[in-house]
Amino acid sequence: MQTVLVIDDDASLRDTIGLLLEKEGFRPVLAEDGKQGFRQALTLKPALILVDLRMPGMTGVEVCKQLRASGMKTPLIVLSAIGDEIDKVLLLEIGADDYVVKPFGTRELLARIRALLRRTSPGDTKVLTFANVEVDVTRRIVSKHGEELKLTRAEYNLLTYFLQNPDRALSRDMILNSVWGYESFPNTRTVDAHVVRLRQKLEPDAGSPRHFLTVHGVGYRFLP
Amino acid sequence: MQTVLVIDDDASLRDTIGLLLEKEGFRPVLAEDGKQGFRQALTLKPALILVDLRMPGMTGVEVCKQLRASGMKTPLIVLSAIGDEIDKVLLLEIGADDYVVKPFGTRELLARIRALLRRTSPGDTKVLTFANVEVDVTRRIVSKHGEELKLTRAEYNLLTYFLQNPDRALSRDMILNSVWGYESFPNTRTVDAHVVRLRQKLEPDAGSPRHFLTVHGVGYRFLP
DNA sequence: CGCAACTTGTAAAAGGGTTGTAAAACCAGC
DNA sequence: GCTGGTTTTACAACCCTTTTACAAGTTGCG
Repeated sequence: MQTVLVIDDDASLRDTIGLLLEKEGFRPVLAEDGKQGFRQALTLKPALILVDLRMPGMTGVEVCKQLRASGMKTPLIVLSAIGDEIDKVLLLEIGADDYVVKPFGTRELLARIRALLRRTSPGDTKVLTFANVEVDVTRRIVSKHGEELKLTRAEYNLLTYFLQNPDRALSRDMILNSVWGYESFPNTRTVDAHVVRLRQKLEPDAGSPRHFLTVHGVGYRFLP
Repeated sequence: MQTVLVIDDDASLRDTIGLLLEKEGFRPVLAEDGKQGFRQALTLKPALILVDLRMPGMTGVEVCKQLRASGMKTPLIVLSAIGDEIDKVLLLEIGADDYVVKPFGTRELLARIRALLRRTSPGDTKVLTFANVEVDVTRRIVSKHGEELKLTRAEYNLLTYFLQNPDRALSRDMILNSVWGYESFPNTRTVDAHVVRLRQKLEPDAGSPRHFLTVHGVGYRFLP
């Protein structure tokens, strides 16, 4: 059973939502202000959080910010009153996943909750592809012609970097900074070594690469 | 054994799903159009219904509506073709519990079916299984080959986390955050220690794990 | 064109990091 | 302070990364 944390200072609305959630098979936990809600979010690890935007003390925005700052990725829906100025961009920036304007219908709220849980729930696999190669990002598995093959960590990281930057000339330094980070300082030849192995594992003919191309004097270019 | 009603006009897909369900321990019943499906839903009272959105005659939407109108609360998943305009909120409002876009992987479909059955089947004991292992969530008891065995709290929590996140690369930090929470800060090696014990207790051969797999440089992946 | 200088491809060695595992240290509840 | 459970530690085994060395390829220039 999934726990849903409801943070709202309006007692009657809070209870209404609580009952609704209970009836629909969720385990509601109610908090009456931002501070309490924030604490419960950390300890309970709910599957989803509903938080009122406008509350005395710690507002919904602040709850949101602090939760994200402490690394929680819990899906979160903001409830806002009809008069509130809603800046959608702001909401998304502070880490809210959706928002519902009060007064709302119970079906709408439930639909939003379910939709959000579905799109954030694990099990939706992200897959990138090119040619005959599939990269399953959630399983961290790469397959060629449907056959799973083993990539090491560096190879995998490099591959996903190429996939995210297709058809661009990428210098060795750019690659090193993006894939290895600014904290390690390997030789630029390290990149070459890994490109060689990617070619061997993924190219149809490693001798004449069609996807991991050399840009002489610069670095590499990935062509899907 | 749970009955699953499949309503789809595409004979080959219908049969494919039927075979899949059979293989997974369900009793599939196939209907080739909405009208027939609707009748069977009423008479058979299946545990779950899969219904194609786009069908000649009575469409999936209508089946859904009529079933709900006649008071049936059977969990229902809508199958929709990739081109279909999907209004998620509408679907949920007419009483669908979930939807899957064709073409879908068998794994995904099964996951959705199981997830839906889990969240809609109240009260009765919830049991998760893989290989020869059964995890009775309500009694908090784990058994292998039907024989009960003792897991400590941490082992149990870790196991259920793996079961809820099958076939995904899970980093040690993710595991720590989800299983241990954000308030305790154990060494990441702690995870390894517990994985070792899970392997010893649950794997057929702890030396070469088939379920609790290592993802080098990242963490672990649980394969049911 | 032909040569020198430079860049890249590649395999293999060296070195370092990560994991498996058991045992020790620590802790919480009784 | 016992007991059972959790966390840390230590070290071996293993795997991966990086470096190195040399061959092969490319470029610039006379």
